[in-house]
Amino acid sequence: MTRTWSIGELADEFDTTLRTIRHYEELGLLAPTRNGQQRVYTERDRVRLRLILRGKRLGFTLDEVAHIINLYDDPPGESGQLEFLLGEIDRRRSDLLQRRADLDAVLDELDDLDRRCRADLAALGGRTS
Amino acid sequence: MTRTWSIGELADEFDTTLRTIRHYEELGLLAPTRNGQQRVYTERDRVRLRLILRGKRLGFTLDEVAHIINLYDDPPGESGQLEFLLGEIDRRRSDLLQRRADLDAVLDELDDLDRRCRADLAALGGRTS
DNA sequence: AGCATACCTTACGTTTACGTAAGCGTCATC
DNA sequence: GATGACGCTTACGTAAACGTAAGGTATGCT
Repeated sequence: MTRTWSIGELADEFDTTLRTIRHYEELGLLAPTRNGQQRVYTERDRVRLRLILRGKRLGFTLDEVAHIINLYDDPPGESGQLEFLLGEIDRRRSDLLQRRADLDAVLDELDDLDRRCRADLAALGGRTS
Repeated sequence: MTRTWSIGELADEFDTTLRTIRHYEELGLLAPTRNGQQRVYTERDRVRLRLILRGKRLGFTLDEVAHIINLYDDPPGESGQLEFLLGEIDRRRSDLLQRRADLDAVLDELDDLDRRCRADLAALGGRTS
C-alpha cells in the first residue's frame, strides 16, 4: 500500500506548477514511472522534489541541485569514490556556510534598521508598541 | 581624502566583471559619478555593491535586491512611511528566516551523509582519520 | 451523447543576468 | 608615433527556468 501521487497532487502540495515538475523531469531530476501516459510519483520522487525546491529557495541552480541530490543517491561501495564524495560534501558545506554568513549579516542589518525605524517613530510622538 | 575607486578596481576586489558592475548601474542599483567619461565610485557605491553581491549569493533576484538596499537608503520622516517600512523589514526577515531553516536542514543532511560515508570507509578497512 | 477534468506532448515565447564582439577615446611609455 | 592598458558605448547573443498556447487522450459524470 505504498502511496503514490499524481503530478497535480504534488503541484498542489508543494505550491508549484505541472510545467515546473515536468521541467525537472526533463533535466533528469525526477524520474516518475508511468501508468499508461500518466506520470506516477512515489515517495522517493516526493522527497526529491522537496529537496529540489529547497535547493532553489537557497539560490542554487538546478544543475547544482542535481549534484547535491545525487550525493544522496548512491553511497558508493568503493573507497576512492567515497573519498571523492567526502570532498564534494565538504565543498557543499563550505558553500552553505558562506551563505549562512551572508544571511546572518543581512539579518543583523535588518535588525539595526528596524531599531532605527522604531526610534524614529517614537521620536515622532508615537507610543512604543 | 575620501577614497574613490575605478570600475576595474571594484571588479578586482569583488571578483566580478566590468560588465556586471555596469549592468547594475543600468538597473539603477549603482550611480557612480564621472570624471569625464570614466566612472568614479565612492565608498557608498562600494558598500552597495557588496550588498548587491551578497543578495545575489542568497538567491535574490536583482529586483529584490533593489528593494532591499533601498530600505537602507532613506529612513523616511513620516510615520505612515515608517510603518510601511517596518512591515517590509518584517517580510524580508521572514523570508530570510525561512531560508536559514532550509539551509540548516541541508547542512544537517550533509552531516548525516558525511557520517555515513566515514562509516562505510571505516568498514572498508580504512584507518579512521 | 455531451461535457468537464485531469493529464499528455510539442514547441515557441519570455525574463533575468549577464557575455561578448565591434569600434572608439585617452593616457603613458617605449 | 605606435602600442598597450584601461575604459567607454551600442548592440546582439545566450543560458537557465520555466510560461503559455495548441491540439490530443482518457475517465467520469449527467
